[in-house]
Amino acid sequence: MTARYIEIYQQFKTDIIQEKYPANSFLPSEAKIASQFSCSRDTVRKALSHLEEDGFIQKQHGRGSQVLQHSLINFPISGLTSFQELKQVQRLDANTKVVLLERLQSTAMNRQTTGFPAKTKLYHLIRVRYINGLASVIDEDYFDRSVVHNLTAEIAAGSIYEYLENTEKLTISYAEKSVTAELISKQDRLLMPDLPERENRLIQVESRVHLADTTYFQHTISRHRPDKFQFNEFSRRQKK
Amino acid sequence: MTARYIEIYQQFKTDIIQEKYPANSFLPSEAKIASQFSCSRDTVRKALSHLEEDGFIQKQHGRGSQVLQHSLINFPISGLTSFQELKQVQRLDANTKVVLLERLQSTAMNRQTTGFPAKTKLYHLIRVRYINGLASVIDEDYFDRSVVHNLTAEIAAGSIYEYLENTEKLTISYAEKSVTAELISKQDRLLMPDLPERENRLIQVESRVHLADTTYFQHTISRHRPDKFQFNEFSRRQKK
DNA sequence: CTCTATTTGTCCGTATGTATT
DNA sequence: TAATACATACGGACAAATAGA
Repeated sequence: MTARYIEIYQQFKTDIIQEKYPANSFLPSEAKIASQFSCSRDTVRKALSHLEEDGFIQKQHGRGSQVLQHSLINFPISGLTSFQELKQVQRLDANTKVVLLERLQSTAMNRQTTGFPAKTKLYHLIRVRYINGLASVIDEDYFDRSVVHNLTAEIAAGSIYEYLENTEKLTISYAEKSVTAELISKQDRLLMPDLPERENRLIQVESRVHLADTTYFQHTISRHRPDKFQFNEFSRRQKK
Repeated sequence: MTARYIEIYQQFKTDIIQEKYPANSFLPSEAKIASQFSCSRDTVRKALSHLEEDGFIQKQHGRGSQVLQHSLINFPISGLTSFQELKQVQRLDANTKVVLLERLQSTAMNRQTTGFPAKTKLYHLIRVRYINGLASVIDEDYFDRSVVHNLTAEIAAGSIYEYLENTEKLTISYAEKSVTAELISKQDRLLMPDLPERENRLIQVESRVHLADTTYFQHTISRHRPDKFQFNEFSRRQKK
């Protein structure tokens, strides 16, 4: 049931990662790929376009598609990737402690910060992420309870996204994110006791996450230890 | 000479920004757009795909293409956008002081940091960006001199990208970026005299920029005042 | 420098499937 | 159920860039 062009995309993606096509080498021409997969050139082109967007190849008019240097570490943090997925891909020694899980209603006050209209029924969740035993990230989430129905501490300690996509059958689609450096609060110091006294800010990644039908359902504030924070991104220059 | 689908993309992009299609409204169906522009549906789809990638619309199978809320401020920092372009789009009161412009050769030492092989002939450039009169960003650049030929302080004070693309006819294509929080150096304090004593880190955005033929030609380190830094991004969840 | 073969870029028309209303 | 709208796929045509003879 998965689309043909997605299969082709994945085939080349894994081949590139396994260095079957090493950096700087060229993929076969679109025509050759099309005959190999016995599909049309249009289908191949769709697959290659996605590989290009994601930074795996660079297409060159009249020359071919060249494989780019890729550090695996380069991709997973960018985009919309959950902590559990990160943990898997990067093979981190990581675990999660649920500090708070409560039900509440949004007020006019936190409407501005969370983006939810007043009186929306929400889950409020606070978790600390430990990497190699060190408290490295404080995650604070608000979920719209009309979308997320049965959130438990067990789910929150594992993968909420896995639960939402596989059990609740939701399609998580896009997010607006912002990265800033925010002053450290007393609560931050309590949750990150090893944080050196001289540090005065945490790196904060704020996200507003939406479903495929544009429903806004999650607001997340992730506060990172500044000495442990790294955000990697592949970006392309906009065409005129 | 610009492609038909790019024209259509731009038409809708400006219409959306000017709220001719307000947030949450739907664009005309692909078939209608195709007949309006008297082109094929395939061409329309390409334009709409780009609008979706860039966060302007959300396509919904069987329903239509819905316009998303867009804060103009949301886009320009993400991607590969020059300071001068940012200044224009955001209408900032901003100016640039060139602190250093010199020619040098890379050593084995700075190969690791800059990514250029030893003995590459480079320009080395340091600039301070002032926003509303306040020193807010320190930019340090290395350009490969076999790509960038005549860099002057005048060009460096204006738009280097404008010069490279329009005068030197280069096609800037993609970059790997990383964001970290780095300790403040003595040089940083000299260039940013108003930086409060209690701050101990700057937000550093490091970029390696490539041309369309994958030539690596620019390494940039941008160090931002933590209280002035904000990085905004629109991101989509990866398909399985 | 010119010509030619190869390769990617754009666009069209058509057909069929799937999701929404 | 039927109409509408988006998703996928195919095949063909021509343009434009590149590389090599």
